[in-house]
This record gives sequence, C-alpha cells and structure tokens, in this order.
Amino acid sequence: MSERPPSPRRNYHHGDLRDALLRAGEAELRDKGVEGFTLRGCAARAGVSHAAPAHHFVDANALLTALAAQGYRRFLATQQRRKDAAAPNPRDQLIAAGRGYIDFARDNPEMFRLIFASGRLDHSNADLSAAANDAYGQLVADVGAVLGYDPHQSEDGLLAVSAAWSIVHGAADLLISGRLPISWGEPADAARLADELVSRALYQIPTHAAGS
Amino acid sequence: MSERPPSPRRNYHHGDLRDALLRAGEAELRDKGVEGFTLRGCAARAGVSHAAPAHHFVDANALLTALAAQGYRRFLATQQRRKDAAAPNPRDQLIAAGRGYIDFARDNPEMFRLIFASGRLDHSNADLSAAANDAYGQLVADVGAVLGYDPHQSEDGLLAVSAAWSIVHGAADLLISGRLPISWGEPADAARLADELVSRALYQIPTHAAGS
DNA sequence: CACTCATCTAGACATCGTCAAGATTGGAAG
DNA sequence: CTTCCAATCTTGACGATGTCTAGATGAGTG
Repeated sequence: MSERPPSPRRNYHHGDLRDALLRAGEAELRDKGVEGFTLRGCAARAGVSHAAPAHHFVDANALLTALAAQGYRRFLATQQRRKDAAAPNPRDQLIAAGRGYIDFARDNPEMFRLIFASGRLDHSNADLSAAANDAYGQLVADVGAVLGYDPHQSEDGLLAVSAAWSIVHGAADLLISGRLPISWGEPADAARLADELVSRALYQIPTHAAGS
Repeated sequence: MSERPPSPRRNYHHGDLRDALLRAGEAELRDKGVEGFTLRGCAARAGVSHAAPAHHFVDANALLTALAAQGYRRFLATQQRRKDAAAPNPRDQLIAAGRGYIDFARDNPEMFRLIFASGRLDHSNADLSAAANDAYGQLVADVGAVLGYDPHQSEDGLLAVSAAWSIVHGAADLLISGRLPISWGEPADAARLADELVSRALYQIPTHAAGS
C-alpha cells in the first residue's frame, strides 16, 4: 500500500530510496525470512537496479542492521503501548512489558529472529546499540521499580533482571518456533503468560487479573 | 586431528564420506558460524569435489539438519553427564540439566544457534525430531519428578515445564550473545546460575550448594 | 572374472553480493 | 538563467555458492 509499484519510475533519481529500501527490506524479511533475505530482492521491491542500495548502505548487513534498529524501536513501542494500557503500579508495568515482548515476537517473528538470533548484524552500529541500550535501560528501570532499588547496586538485582529477561525472552523464542506446550495465540494468553512468567522470575505470586 | 588432511586421497572413492562430511560440517560450523557455513567448504574440508555431498545429503539444509540432530544428541549427553555427577534427588537433577543446557550453549554457541535459531533445518526429519522429542521428554520427566506428578496432567504442570525451559533457554540464548549483565564463564557460575533460574521457574528457594 | 551401480569428478547454470565505469540530474555557484 | 559538480542510479562484470547433468571410477556381487 505504501510501496512503490514495480512500474518504472518517472525519475532517474528515486528521491527517497533509503526509506524505500527500509520498507522493501521489511517486506522482504517478512516474506522470505532472515535466511531468504536478499539485497537484490529489496532493490527490485523498491524498483531500482541491484546496485543502487550500495549508495545508501555499504553492505547487505548494513541494511539488515538498519532494519534491526528500526525493528528494535518498534519493539520498544509495542512494549510501551502495553504499559500505557496497564495499571500504573510497578508490578503491572513490568508484566505489561513482558506481554509486549511476547506480542512483538508473535506478530513479527522474523524481525525478532533478526534482532536476537542473527549473526549478520553490526552490533557496533550506533543506531542499533542505542536502541538496544534503550530496551535494556527500560528493563532495568522496570525491574528496579518492582524491587524498590537500583538492580545494578547488588548481585540480587542483576539476577532479578537476568531472570526476568531470560524467562520472557526464552518463552518468546520458544513460542515462535512452536516448542512450548502452551497456547498463546489469543491476546489473553500472552497477558496471562507474561504474568505467570514474570511472577516466577521475581519469586512472587501471579495476580492473574489479566484482561485483553 | 581426526580430519582427513587436504592432501589428495589415495582412492577415487572416499569410503566414509558421509561421516567425514559430518565432521567437516562441525568444523565449518564452528569456524564460520551458521551464516558463514558453506556446502563447498565442507566438501573441501573432506577433500572431495564440490558436488560429492549431493550423494549423501540431498541439500545443504539436509546436511545442516543431520548436523543439528547429531548436535542435539551431544547436547543431551552434556546434560546427562551433569545429571550423573549431581545428587540423585529430583531437584538437583533438574538443576543439573539446566546447568548442562547452559554449558552446551557456552561451549558450542554456533551449534546451539543452529539447533534453536536457524530457519534452515528440516524439522520434519525423523532423526532431528527424535532427538528433539528425547530432549523434551527428559525435561518433562525431570520437572515431573520435582512436582511429584505428570506435568501433562494439568495446566500448572505445563506452565512449570514452560517456565523452566524458558528461563534456562532464554538465559543460554542471551548469554551467548553477551546480553546478560552477569558472569558465567567459570564452571561454578553456570552451576549457581542454573540453580537460581530453575528455582525461580518453580517458585522455590535456591539451594546455592553449587560445586564444580 | 565380468559387470553393475553407488560413488565421485568435471563442468555448467542461475543467483547472490560486490565492484567499476558510465549515465543522469538535482542543486549550488557564478 | 546558465554552468558545472557531485550525489544518485544503471549497466556490466567478477568471484562465490547451491544445484543439476554427464561422465569417470572402482568396490562388491554374481
């Protein structure tokens, strides 16, 4: 709907190729997966020649890295939307973040795999690492709010952060590969699952007050 | 040490090419990673022409699948070794399995990524799915021993299995990508980490009686 | 001993990422 | 407005990769 049709462009110069390549790359990723992703395919989707992307991304990996940074920000936005819709207490906020984490993995499995399981990303890239640091900062803040202290101040705090992240990330990763013996397709499933998992990570009793 | 040197073979027929390709594939995976893995590279390591593997594996993905099945079995063996060395009570057995899980990820990160995060495996392959089912069966049995009942009989049981698997798997996955803010290089680290994570997944107090 | 056929080689093809050279044109400089 | 530079894009090429085909080899069977 927003993609430039394959019909030949009017202008020799595209005018907005960098953004068009990012959009094309998203579609390519969604359709072909991380392993089937092709730079030439992205160029074709954007309606330009196979060598055009080189003027905007040094590498195929650079395009993937830019896509991952953009995806990471949408990942954060998904979590934030869940937090905005949740009760403002620290506990429900952390659970909402976990729910957004799982939501994003379910709705964007290939992007999730690109971000967390691809060996092709340039992790020294400023854009990508900034998004990653943002996400980690959010996690630490959310866990710290529940604990009542800065998690980085103690071994227990770091363990709580690690446990919370690990259990939600592990569930998301195993769920998108169909390995867990539980349902998660319905919106309420993700909510209850996040509640249960985060609760366990923090040694607390789940609230089970999940809504849509 | 066990690889056939690149010096030309005596015989036109290799005699043991299938196994040699599996060994070569392991080395290729370890050296180049999942993304850098190449069928021609495996053939070269085994000292045969680039088209020779086709007679033993229909695909490059088929070789990767066979490698994953083999790796899965070694993964299970690593866990079993830890369990054999642990106290025979259900709790310590489950923790030992978690420790083996993390050990394997640390010592074989690319194989771990191939098994759990590659889109190139043929999951309908009998060998691979048998190994995967074995691993899952072990997990269910270990968790069931701790709970005192068959996890598949109740929603809580399935949640306990999912939580235990998720937290250990998530930790392993995040650790090999250097994302968790905790140390895990020393053998004792993995032991204590597994104890802490499994305990949280099961709402129990860690024993912290970890030895090497 | 002869022969069969699984095994392996050599060559070719399409596709991929990347590089080099040239065409186009937007936009700054005069 | 005109000139011209430099960014943008195209075309063509190269090496590498997975896979296919045809043919060479030889181990093991009858």
